[in-house]
Amino acid sequence: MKTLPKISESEWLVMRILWSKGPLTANEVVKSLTGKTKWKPKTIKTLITRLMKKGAVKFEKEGRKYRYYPAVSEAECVRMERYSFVRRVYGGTTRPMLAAFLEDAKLSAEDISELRKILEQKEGE
Amino acid sequence: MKTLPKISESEWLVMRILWSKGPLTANEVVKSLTGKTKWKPKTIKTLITRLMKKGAVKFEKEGRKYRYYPAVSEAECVRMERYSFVRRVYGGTTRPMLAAFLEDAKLSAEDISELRKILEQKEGE
DNA sequence: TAAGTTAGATTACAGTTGTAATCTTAGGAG
DNA sequence: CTCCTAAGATTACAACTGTAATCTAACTTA
Repeated sequence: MKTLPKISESEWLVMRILWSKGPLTANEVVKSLTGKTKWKPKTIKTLITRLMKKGAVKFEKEGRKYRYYPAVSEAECVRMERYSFVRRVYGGTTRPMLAAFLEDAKLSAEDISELRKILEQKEGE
Repeated sequence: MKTLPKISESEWLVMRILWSKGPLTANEVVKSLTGKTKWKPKTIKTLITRLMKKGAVKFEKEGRKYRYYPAVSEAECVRMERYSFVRRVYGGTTRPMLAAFLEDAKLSAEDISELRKILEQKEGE
């Protein structure tokens, strides 16, 4: 398992687009982000370039343009980010963190029963 | 409610010390961090200084040295960090995040029943 | 009182990030 | 074939970060 690159706040937005919509040209990424950010197209190109340098995205050529796609797994990146978040804020102790999250979250009845199911399942282990 | 300063990864360590142990001199902070990090004392002083400039800590004079203490609430900072984490990684949708957290976490039976209690309580609202 | 220690103040310096603009060159429009 | 456009490459530049070292002035100690 290779080491995951560190993805910055802004870069996360780009990665999420690429994870969800597969290989895209730079312009398609720009289009996907329209409305969600006020970034200039150039800014987005820069972010893509940086992600490539970090090894977080790869590309395949299509004519003279590239189609970019993620080179790292979303699940892994998310896991790492969660881990680093818990360590930073709670010093690694998970339970108080979860408790705070749950208390603070706006959850629908459905959400709640979903989460309870997960807990019950874990309890059975 | 004032705007919270942005606290960096390293600075979080210092803040957590100050939140938990109240006003401390720089040296006491250094001592508290011994073993937890490999930072030189100077590094820790720098972090404290930066936190002061950001308005995250204040100090009271004691002779010619200062005793530093947090100027922002831990709960608020944690909440903000949680919020920004969820937004960055999950685009703001809380449930999948919580589900992932719960599934991934190593939880004791006690943890689980604690968390279930919270959920039940929320369900009743 | 002179010298050493030490606390805070100032300075250092490279890497990352946010946020783009300019340069270069390959393809498409005429 | 020439000129314009637009894609990627290169460059910009300040703020923030990680990680300290040096400077300065106030106590402490001999």
